[in-house]
Amino acid sequence: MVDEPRSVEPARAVETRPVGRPLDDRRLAVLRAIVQDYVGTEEPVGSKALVERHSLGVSPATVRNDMAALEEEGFIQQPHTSAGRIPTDKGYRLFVDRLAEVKPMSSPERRAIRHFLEGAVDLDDVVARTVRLLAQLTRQVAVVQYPSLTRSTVRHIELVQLTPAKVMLVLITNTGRVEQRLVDCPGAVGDTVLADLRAKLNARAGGRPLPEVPVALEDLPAAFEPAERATVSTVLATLFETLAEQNEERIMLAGTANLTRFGHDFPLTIQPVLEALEEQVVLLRLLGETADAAMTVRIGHENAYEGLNSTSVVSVGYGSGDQSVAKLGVIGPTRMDYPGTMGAVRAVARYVGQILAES
Amino acid sequence: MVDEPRSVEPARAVETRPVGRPLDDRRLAVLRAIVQDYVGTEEPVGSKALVERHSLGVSPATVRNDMAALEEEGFIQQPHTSAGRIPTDKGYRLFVDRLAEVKPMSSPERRAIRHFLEGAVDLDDVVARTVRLLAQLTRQVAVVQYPSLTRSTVRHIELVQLTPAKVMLVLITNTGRVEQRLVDCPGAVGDTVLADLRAKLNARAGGRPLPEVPVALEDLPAAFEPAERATVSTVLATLFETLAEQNEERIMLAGTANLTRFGHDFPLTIQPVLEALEEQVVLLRLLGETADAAMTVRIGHENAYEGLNSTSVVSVGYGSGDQSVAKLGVIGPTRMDYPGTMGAVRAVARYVGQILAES
DNA sequence: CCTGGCACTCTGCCTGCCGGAGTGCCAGAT
DNA sequence: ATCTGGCACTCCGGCAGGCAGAGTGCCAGG
Repeated sequence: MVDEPRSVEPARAVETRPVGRPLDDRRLAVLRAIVQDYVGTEEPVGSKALVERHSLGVSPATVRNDMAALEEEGFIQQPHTSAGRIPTDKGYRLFVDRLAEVKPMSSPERRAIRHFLEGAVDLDDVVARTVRLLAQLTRQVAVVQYPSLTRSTVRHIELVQLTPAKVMLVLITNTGRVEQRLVDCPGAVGDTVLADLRAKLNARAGGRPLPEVPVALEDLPAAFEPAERATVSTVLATLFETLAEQNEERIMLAGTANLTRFGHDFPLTIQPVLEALEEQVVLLRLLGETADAAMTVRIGHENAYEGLNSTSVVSVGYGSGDQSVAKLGVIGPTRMDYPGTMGAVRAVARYVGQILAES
Repeated sequence: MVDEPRSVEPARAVETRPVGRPLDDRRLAVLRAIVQDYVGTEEPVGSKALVERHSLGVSPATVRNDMAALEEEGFIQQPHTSAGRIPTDKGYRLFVDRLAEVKPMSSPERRAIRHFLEGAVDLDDVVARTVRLLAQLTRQVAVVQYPSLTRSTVRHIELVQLTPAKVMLVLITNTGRVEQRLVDCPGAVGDTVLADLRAKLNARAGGRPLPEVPVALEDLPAAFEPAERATVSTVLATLFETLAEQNEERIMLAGTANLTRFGHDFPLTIQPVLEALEEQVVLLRLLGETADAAMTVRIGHENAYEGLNSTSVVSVGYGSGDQSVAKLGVIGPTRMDYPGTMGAVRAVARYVGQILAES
């Protein structure tokens, strides 16, 4: 699937086109102009239209030569003879790597983002607002992952007795996430044991990163009377299970209606995308491929999942403080406004991080 | 919007067509055949094709006369002169009201449903499985509402001290739903007060239907020392707020990819539907219009929301025991297999009810 | 190395044309 | 009174041809 290299290879270009400098500045400018125009108009762009709109300082004929060169190197492509050119995945790659600047949000936009996110009342609401905001800003499909359990720490563990042998285990993390789980104990559980267990759990695990919790509690049963150890072990087992279920990482979606603006050849493009969006697993893997800190852009075939071969994914990690606890991003057609999208994604990620840090 | 009457009006028919019996059995049979064929083929159905496939015992010419009558009364319609007929919303209405039987699931299907739903581990999982199942069975968009707080009862209320003045309030209902909320108390809260409050809350509210809880707890502050009443009131206020937020009823969706099988005139039909699906409010209102016990079918323009004017919604309540705690349904094109869809919806609702009752 | 000019190609659109499907109506049969 | 076969009519969909427009590649000259 991933047949497009992530970086440019000027070496090969030299080899096949011994004309001198293989990608001089003007050619890059032409590519940039093509990408920009195509993104704007959705139509193949020809040499004449290009010089008219971009004051390149040369004639259409010259541009044609440059275009021929760019095509030979695989950056652009003709849908049919004697139509304009459209960028290839490789062309977009070069564009985002070398030709585009992330477009910063305007300050009214930033205020609006901040204001909108600040209204949130709890974690669910933060995520819900974030995803809607992102969809609206980029006019594309937005995806936000809930802050993962892996990077969180324990704020509190609570045990609630429901029936003599049934206990509800509630785990609260520093990111505000709450997980609950029913525990069926082997026998009736005494009040004092429960209180003791609760206290010890919090004393040992409180404040710790979740992955460390099992280690910290490993020998906890030893601190109890032999008769109570079965109960303690059962509770611990359930707790560890909950921790281990990073699989159950949740994801929120918004903006699927924007898919209708996708292109002309409708059902064909949109169907696999809708299918992908329904599969949490696919989305999680998609976001999983995001480098933690830096913004990641995957263009067309660079996406491992086949159904997304004609889409690009822009994603980035976000988090309270400096380390990222989860990821978010948008999915759109390969012909999308990369600078703008990247700007929006970056800004939103930054502000969600702040909001999380504050709460 | 809702310009289609919900019931047939034979009276008017007599008036405009004094030919004798206005809707005799054969005409109804013709309508039924048209609906069935159109649902199957997606193409306007003509008189000749009809007699060939349905052994009506009469010639195409006769059927044509019947069709003319049906058209005059608004049950069917011609896309253009000299094309076949397609049913109107009114035609579908008559079909589901008088001509169609709900198609029961086969017993392997029932087993499969049951088996699939039984694997669920908690409430979220039940809802998630239900919605996927429904989408798959009907090959349409499925919607499932979480069991509402209104009809639930309190299983347990827990208070967890996070910081001296911050308390986490956790509400657990008999349907397995867990709501948590942070409470900022006016001052530090003592351990004993908290324990006392917890005990009293559960004693007075435990087992009660949520709407009754405020009444039952109204005078709770009076049972505490004056110094503690501010804290108690704050906690109560948050609790009541949580209860009142029935607005925050959640909904789960699946099967949006099935929208691609909607029709030929794509983007136009699908866009408003996708938009509607993103608005929880719209969906909630949609399900809200479902009669509690009986299955509701809203066809085309009968839907209040404009974007869903070319879709039909089949919905029904489900619940543990005999009363319904929430609703579920599917959304599909008006030309859908009503008997099959209704059968699937009814079966799934029934089994979810059972699963909920068991757990 | 750039430029203007020219021939060429391909798409998109419009037109006219035809066959097929389906209807509505009517006169005759039952 | 009701059904039926026949017939003329309408309209869609597909197909071929023609035409304008856009865009290219190439070449010779600046």
